[in-house]
Amino acid sequence: MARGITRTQIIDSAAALVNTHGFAALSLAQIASQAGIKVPSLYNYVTGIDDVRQALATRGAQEILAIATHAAVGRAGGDAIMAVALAYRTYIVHNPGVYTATIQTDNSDLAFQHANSELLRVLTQILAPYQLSEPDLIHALRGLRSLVHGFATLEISGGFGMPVDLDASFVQMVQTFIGGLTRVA
Amino acid sequence: MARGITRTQIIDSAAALVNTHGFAALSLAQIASQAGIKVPSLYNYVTGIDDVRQALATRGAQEILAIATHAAVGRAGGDAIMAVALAYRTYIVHNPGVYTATIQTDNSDLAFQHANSELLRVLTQILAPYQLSEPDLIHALRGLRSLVHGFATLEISGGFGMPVDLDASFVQMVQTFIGGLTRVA
DNA sequence: TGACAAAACTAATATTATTAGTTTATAGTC
DNA sequence: GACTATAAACTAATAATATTAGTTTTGTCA
Repeated sequence: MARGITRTQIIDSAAALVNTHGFAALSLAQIASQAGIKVPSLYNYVTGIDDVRQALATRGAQEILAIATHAAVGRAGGDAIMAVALAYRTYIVHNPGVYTATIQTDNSDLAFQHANSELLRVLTQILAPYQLSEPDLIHALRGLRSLVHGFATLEISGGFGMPVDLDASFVQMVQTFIGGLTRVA
Repeated sequence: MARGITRTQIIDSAAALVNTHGFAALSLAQIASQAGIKVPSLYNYVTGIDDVRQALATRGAQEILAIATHAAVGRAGGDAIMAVALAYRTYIVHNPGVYTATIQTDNSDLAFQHANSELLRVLTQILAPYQLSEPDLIHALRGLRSLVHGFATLEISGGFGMPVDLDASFVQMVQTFIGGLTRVA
């Protein structure tokens, strides 16, 4: 019997599994195997596979918040936007399974919602220098998220043909967005 | 026994099911029930549930191609881009399940790939007036797809808070993109 | 009418998640 | 150091999933 297991370790395992084998392939059998216990024993740590999925979503939201916040400190204006966008995309590319969890699960978890609203707060701060009107700010926030999210998800799902110059495409797209902001402001 | 069933009807049923109950909830039991037959009888029309998913993806790609093409005729430049983007988003919002199929299934089906490359051709034609260089054209194509895809997926997954002014946000985002194109050209 | 093929069926299997009930191991207490 | 209570493992069983094999029915065509 493998004692000393924690819920965190279970979610760690699940995160590694979804990042390597895909979110859809996640199963309790895989997780239990990695933890060295039988499937029903998992129910000592999670309430079911939906609980695992939700925990992955929350973790993803929190990690994205962390890297976005980190990328933003000490930068302003377009520099900050670009840095956050690049960090966001890097996270998604390196954690495709966990990121998929963040957009597939319905967001009823409190910690999940908190991380998301915090991220929105960070983005709002970054956009502050542009002195946008209230509606324009909302539009800009939505646009920025759509941009980064859309590019990254298309990228991890193989939506773009060859992977050449993806970095350049992403940078140019974000720069176009920043340019548009300046014009609106 | 319900005779006279066609594969097309099966996929029709599946499309309705995923659009109302979500892509993840699709099951052979539901499809068989709607068709008035038992589950194993479905294998006379499809090779398995993955076949159904793939067929849904192909149908989605073909329908998007059709509505995008239709929206583009008789328009040019920014007008055409906006019209196609709006049509694309409308399709996704009205067919969330089928659209999810188009981005979740791996694109090994020939008809699927053909529809996608045709769509790329249509978008390329729309961007022709801007006389972009080869790399800039690729960047613009990727940017446009990311934009529309990102916004629509965030929208159908409830990623945006309240659904107020979503139309205005979308239009502004696309206009910003069009403005950026003009600058690049 | 008879034969053949298409398309339904039943039955069975493997894999999934989940629940119930049981045993074992650990930690704290007298 | 033994005792007990609890935490955490286990086995066993159930329901739902997809899938396969084999059988029966139905419709069509010669």
